Amino acid sequence: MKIATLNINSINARLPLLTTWLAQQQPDIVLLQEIKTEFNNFPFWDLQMAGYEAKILGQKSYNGVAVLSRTSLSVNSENLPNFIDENARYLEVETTIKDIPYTFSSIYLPNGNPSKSAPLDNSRFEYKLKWMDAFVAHAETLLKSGKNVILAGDFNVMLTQKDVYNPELFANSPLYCSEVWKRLNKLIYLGYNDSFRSLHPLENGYTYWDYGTTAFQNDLGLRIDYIFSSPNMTDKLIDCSVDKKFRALEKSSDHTVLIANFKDE
DNA sequence: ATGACGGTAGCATACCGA
Repeated sequence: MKIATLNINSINARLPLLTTWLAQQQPDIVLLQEIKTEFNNFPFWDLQMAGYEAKILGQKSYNGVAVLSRTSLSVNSENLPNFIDENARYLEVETTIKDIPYTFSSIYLPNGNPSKSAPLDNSRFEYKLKWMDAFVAHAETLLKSGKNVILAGDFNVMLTQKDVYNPELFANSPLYCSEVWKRLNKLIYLGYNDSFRSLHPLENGYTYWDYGTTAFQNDLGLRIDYIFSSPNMTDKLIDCSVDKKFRALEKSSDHTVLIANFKDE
């Protein structure tokens, strides 16, 4: 079972890149973030032609998450349960692959930086922390259900210095500080496995490079996209890799694709 | 810290992003 996650930064701006990539890689499940469109403008038909059913939680201009699947999907939850959110950042679905049921969540965690017009306003950071609290609480509930769970997407957190090209530059950033480390580490202490890092302790594993002309060329990246699996799936993890070729394409997203393979039985 | 860079709404420029 091949699972991919990608912050696509507008699905309509990058639909040809996505469908070409789907045809080449043939993943079973794709979790998308920042689709930047609502239901009425989502390219359901093109994805159907590519062999994928889509469920989405859309939003005009900003945010928006989706799940693509070759097997039929049912929606478990739009937005985090027990958390009122004006932004479309969480979509949880279920599907069955080779007779095994799975729960997949596409996650677009808040960035937490203030807007340029109000640089001293910390309300977005507080929103990020509350979002993470609700997310980790729900992840614990999912764990107790005993389901096969994948939580993946753009977490907007670098967990360790290995995940940042220049840790000093990001010191105390809303993406790189004790408050977010504490919360994401709680997910790990619960038993969720960081697929990439568990298999690749030494590589940087960057999944994001700024659009500025030099960032990708000089590998000035961040590892902020993750695929976490519930502990009952950890032994089934075969491999996990970053597809840097997608980021190198003309008109690509500023994120690239993270892929994990799990045994089907 | 700042701005370049890219996307969207909507038509000039503001907002978002990590």
